[in-house]
Amino acid sequence: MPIDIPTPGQPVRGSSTGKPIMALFDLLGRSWALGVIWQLSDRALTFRQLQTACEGVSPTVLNKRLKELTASGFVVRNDQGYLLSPSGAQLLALLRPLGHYSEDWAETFTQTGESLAGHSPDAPRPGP
Amino acid sequence: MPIDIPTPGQPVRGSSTGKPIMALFDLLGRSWALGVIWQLSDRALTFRQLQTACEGVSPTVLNKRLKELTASGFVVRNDQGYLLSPSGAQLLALLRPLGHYSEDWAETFTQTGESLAGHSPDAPRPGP
DNA sequence: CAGATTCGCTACACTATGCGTAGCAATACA
DNA sequence: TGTATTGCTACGCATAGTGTAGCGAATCTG
Repeated sequence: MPIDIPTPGQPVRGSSTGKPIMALFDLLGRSWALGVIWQLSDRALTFRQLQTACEGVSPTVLNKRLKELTASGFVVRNDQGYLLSPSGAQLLALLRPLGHYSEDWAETFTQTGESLAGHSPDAPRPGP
Repeated sequence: MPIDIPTPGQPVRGSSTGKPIMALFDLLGRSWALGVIWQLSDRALTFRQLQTACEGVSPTVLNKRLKELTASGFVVRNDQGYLLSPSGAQLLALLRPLGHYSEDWAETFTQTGESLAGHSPDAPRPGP
């Protein structure tokens, strides 16, 4: 089974001609892809450390995402484990603002008292 | 069966306590979510127009994504069809830079003859 | 009014993707 | 030698996404 990795210029989800943005969205729009990049923001992590950092990710999927992300040039390996490549760090820089945005977004839920039944007490959201 | 929509403060993929950024990633990390937002960037689209714009999306999933995105406050409806809410437009503004980035990223594939996808066999492994 | 077209959306069977657990080979240290 | 940790695979099950067909409502057309 050849691994299916979204590649610009090749048919991807959202574009039969492989428009770069759609290839990127196809890649990032898979479970845990964004989370993995986020966790690698400031440090290298081993496979098991990543497993722990991404609560609940199965090793099967983690391995798949890591292969996709390395093949796409966002992630590399060294003796410390997995870490972002320069290109990956560049991508993360573009994703960073989403962190602040998400906190503003979250407030719209607490303000309107949206169904929050049975939520466990949580510290004020710490940045990654 | 209640639809499962990632909500800050509730357990989501990547955070049992529902950290906002993880809830957002859970939401955007589902197929077509990013693509739908992207397509609505500059105009309102009807359901069928969206179906056409997102080549190959099934109506089942499109409907699901639209429900999630409206419930999350990113998308609204008017007589013209679906369009981004102010909050959604704000989110899109943060995603826009990815468009340019993806173009640069795509060049790394054409430069290397599009065969970057085969990842190098082995890097030095992190010793336990 | 009858017919045709388009609309948003649902039903349903099939396939792909992800999950959870177990566990293996390799390395490191005792 | 034994124990522990590493990266990672196997496998069975559950969920998410695909593809096609088609419904009821609304809007044109004659």
